[in-house]
Amino acid sequence: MKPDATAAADFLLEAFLPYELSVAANRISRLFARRYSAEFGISIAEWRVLAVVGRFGTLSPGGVAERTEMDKVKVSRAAASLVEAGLLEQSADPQDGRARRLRLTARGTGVHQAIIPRARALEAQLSAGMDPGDWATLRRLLRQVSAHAQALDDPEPGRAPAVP
Amino acid sequence: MKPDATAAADFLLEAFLPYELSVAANRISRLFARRYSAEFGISIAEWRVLAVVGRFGTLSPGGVAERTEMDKVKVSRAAASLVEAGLLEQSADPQDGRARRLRLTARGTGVHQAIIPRARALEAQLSAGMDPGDWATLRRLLRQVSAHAQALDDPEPGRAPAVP
DNA sequence: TGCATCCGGTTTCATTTGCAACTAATCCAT
DNA sequence: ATGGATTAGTTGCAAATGAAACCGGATGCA
Repeated sequence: MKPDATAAADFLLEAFLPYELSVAANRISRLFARRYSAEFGISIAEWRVLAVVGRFGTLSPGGVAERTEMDKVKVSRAAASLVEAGLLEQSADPQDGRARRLRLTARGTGVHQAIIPRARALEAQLSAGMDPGDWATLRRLLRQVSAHAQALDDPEPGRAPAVP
Repeated sequence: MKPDATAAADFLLEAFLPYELSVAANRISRLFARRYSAEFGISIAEWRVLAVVGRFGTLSPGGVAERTEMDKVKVSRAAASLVEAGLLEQSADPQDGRARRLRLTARGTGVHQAIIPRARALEAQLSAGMDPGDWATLRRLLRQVSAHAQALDDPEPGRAPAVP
């Protein structure tokens, strides 16, 4: 029989991209969480909300969800927790009775301004381990494969949606 | 005042490597889980155990933990669940009364042989989206940054452990 | 030998997560 | 306008997770 490229016995988990990617992401997330988020008492999810609300000034939970790739439940909970901690304030949207508006409080702004440089420092530490060109390449290729994965994920393989 | 490279207002979450990495990893894991693991009724953790036990024949839970980067609790639970599903068998280690030996059952071997080609197919689909050289580069750089992150994580920054 | 310690693995408990159901408000077609 | 379908956001519940406690069994050493 022909040498089978798909022989199961040959398969090495350590060389499987989804696995490698997951390991790398977990390591770096843990690193980030342990070093910085924990210091400010916020989780990764809360950090993401803080980051985008800090960036955009005022944002709806839905807007946060889009920009952080978190689902709305996670945003809702992270926001509630930040409100509880006094870092975020939530108000009704005058335009739309269903929507809410999120803004940082003074304390939230303080934490935001304190944590961003830490985030940048961590990234700098990571990139310090490698050639600058490689670093840029890594980011470009990562974005590429990520976008490709999303394209594979979204539409069910095959035919167009039935005419309604 | 000087233009501050660390101004918090400039920070873009979407361009923050830990974030990008996490998003990419989640997308691909979901893709994998939805397409294949779910089809065989196993979780990602179980898939990892299946993969390494299938690869090495017989392995202790500790050995699985090393090779999958899962902690021992997760391995224990995944193994229990696979045993429950009839894919794995767990026996006492004759050498060491504490240890256990894990092996695939016939059914487990069947699932293993069925799922590996699927995993390879997914990887092929992902890599099909990009230049083969880029693909290889991505994997190399990913491994590099992952190793670097581990180096940053493990040892507390600074001094050697106190003499006991 | 006897005892303190260490080690492999499992269990317990408190959180966290994800999904589906839910509430309330807007939209839209009649 | 009015009722049905959508949308924004929250909540409830069940499964997944992580940390620490736990249970033998092995090991070292007096």
